[in-house]
Amino acid sequence: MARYGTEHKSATRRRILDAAGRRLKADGIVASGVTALMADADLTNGAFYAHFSSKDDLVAAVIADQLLGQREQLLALAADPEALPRFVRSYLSPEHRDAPGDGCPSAALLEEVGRSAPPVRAAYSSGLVAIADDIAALIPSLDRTVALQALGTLFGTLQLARALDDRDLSDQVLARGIDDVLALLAGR
Amino acid sequence: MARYGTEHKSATRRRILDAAGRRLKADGIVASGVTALMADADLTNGAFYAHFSSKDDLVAAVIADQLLGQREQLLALAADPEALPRFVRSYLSPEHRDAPGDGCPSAALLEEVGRSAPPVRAAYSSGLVAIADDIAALIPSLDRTVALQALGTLFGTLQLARALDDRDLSDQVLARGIDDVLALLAGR
DNA sequence: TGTACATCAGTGAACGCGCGTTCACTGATGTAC
DNA sequence: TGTACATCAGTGAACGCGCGTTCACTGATGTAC
Repeated sequence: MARYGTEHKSATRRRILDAAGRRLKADGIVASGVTALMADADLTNGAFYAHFSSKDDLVAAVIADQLLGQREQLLALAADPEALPRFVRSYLSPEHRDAPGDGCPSAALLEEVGRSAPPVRAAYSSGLVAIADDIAALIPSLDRTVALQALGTLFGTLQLARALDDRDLSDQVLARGIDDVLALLAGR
Repeated sequence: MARYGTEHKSATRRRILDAAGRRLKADGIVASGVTALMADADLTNGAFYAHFSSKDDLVAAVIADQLLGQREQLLALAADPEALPRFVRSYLSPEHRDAPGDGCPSAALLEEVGRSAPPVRAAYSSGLVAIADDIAALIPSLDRTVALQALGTLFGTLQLARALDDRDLSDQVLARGIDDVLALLAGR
């Protein structure tokens, strides 16, 4: 189309990243085609390779971006001592369970990341470790490993709540998960 | 080919279920094609619909079958009070992490089940609830919900260990998960 | 006993479709003269 | 100021390929006569 300044292309890239983040989390990596991802950003398939070298390249970029966004959210509420329990409660809420596209990238993609190519796993690992280190810095009793394991508990509980087809039971599992993670964060 | 007795077709179905169980857990549901699944059972794609009405039908059958197998394994070691801790330790072992095709169907497929059609989710839910109830019956201090949440912790921890690309860190997360789940099973 | 037929698990080609990726092209803009 | 050209983000058709599913066919067996 038109010839724009430098900020135009990066704005388009941002639009693709945001749209792809939503769709990848909602439908999964393998089930999301490049044409659909681009259509979500109001573009056609051909333009994709002007922004990313491959689908895996996009996936790695989306995952890094999503984890960075989550990290910034966490750091924003670092000051308030009541913030972390509040975060856990909203993480294991029915609302989060029912809106994977707008939710946690780990809960939505953890299993597929484990099967993905090295660059995707590398992007995920470093992004998540950064978050775990932030949490460990916030709570003196936690180190990186304990923080990661607590995160794993969050991810598994939310995924399980999403897989169960009995809403009441799913709600109960979420509530039980909140207790468990809060106890874990309190140093047990 | 030949005309065989009644047990022949059910034996072939069993072969398909076993082979599909392995591949689905290793590669994921969406990434596993019907032709490949049948080739694993030494059959061609055309024979598939003599055994299952659709791919989703197979997936539901595989998930029910896998969970039933896991349940029987659990019940087999019900008598021994040391058995459950031993199960947790082997579940969160590097060996299990590195062999998803021969491992837990939940850890391998939980995320995709959450995105699957109602029959698949129904097969998963009822299979897992049966396992949770067995565990609750084994340990007086647990009820169905707590057992499910403990299982969710196992699933999430193993998935996280599979996603991390740093082996040492992954090993540490597994070890930390064993401590956490054992504490949870001990009634905290 | 020997032969014709029915059965049916499995084959393999084909269906329309979407996949990831490539590429010749478009057309609105900024720049050069 | 007016015109010719270079730039380049984006278009859209095409590539070979594998998807889930369908279906006419094969051929070894059991059964009927």
